[in-house]
Amino acid sequence: MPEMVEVEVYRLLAERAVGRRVAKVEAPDAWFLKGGLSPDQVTSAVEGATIVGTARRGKLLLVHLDGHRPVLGLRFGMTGRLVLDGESPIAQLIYASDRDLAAWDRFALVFDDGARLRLSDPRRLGAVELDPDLDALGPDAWTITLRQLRSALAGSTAPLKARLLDQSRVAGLGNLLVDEALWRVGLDPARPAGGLDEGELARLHRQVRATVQRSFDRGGSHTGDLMGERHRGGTCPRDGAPLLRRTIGGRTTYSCPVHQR
DNA sequence: CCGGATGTTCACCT
DNA sequence: GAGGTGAACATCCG
Repeated sequence: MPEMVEVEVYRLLAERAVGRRVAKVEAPDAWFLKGGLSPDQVTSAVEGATIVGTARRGKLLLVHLDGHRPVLGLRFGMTGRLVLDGESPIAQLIYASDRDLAAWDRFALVFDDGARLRLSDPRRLGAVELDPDLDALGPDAWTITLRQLRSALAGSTAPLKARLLDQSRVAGLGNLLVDEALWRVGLDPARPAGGLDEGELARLHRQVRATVQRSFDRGGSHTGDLMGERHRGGTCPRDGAPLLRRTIGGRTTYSCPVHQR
């Protein structure tokens, strides 16, 4: 599920744990720990800590701990999600409809009050790390400036979409958000990233930020206008033209051959 | 039954 | 060095 807008929802959930003390760390899946981190290491680093804040950079959720503790970094891959349970019956109702096996819990923090913040991920594509390297991520797409976007695209011969998906250039955009934003701007995802003129760049900048904000407001990265036509035979919601389906940047890409140039 | 899916990393090519 | 491709992870859905 997660692109940056979903991770922001998870961050708001994690924010509810601020002020709580971690009584126990559960790290049953060593494979899920990245950077050579072992279950013992993450447990000793985090147990006893009090959560003092949260942050997000692109799709990376950061949990700040008190004292001289490392920063806890959580990644959700394609199917990971964050759940806070043991605190209110509402929390359980929200997830009651989806399958939620205990075997999919890859990492969890159990607090003094019994509440449990857990990362459930069926496909194991997410990850837990300590002191993640923020320098490996570009500026966050939600708040990126025009200057930063210009710099992220400058001089590149890679397809525009591939460049926007590159987390080291722009952090947070995933396959759905990029297709939606480019569809809204009217730019061909295959255009060389460094070949936009200033007018196109300015429109792209506005629409990237607007697309992220609107997706968050509407409840997720799957709420875009293009979403319902992302299938073979789909047509452009704007002009009715048959959509083009290609692979760009390694990902299935839908675009309108008429108004995206 | 088969293909593809909201992500990332890595090995291997061109 | 820059890009591209395919594989891997494990499950669900059409």
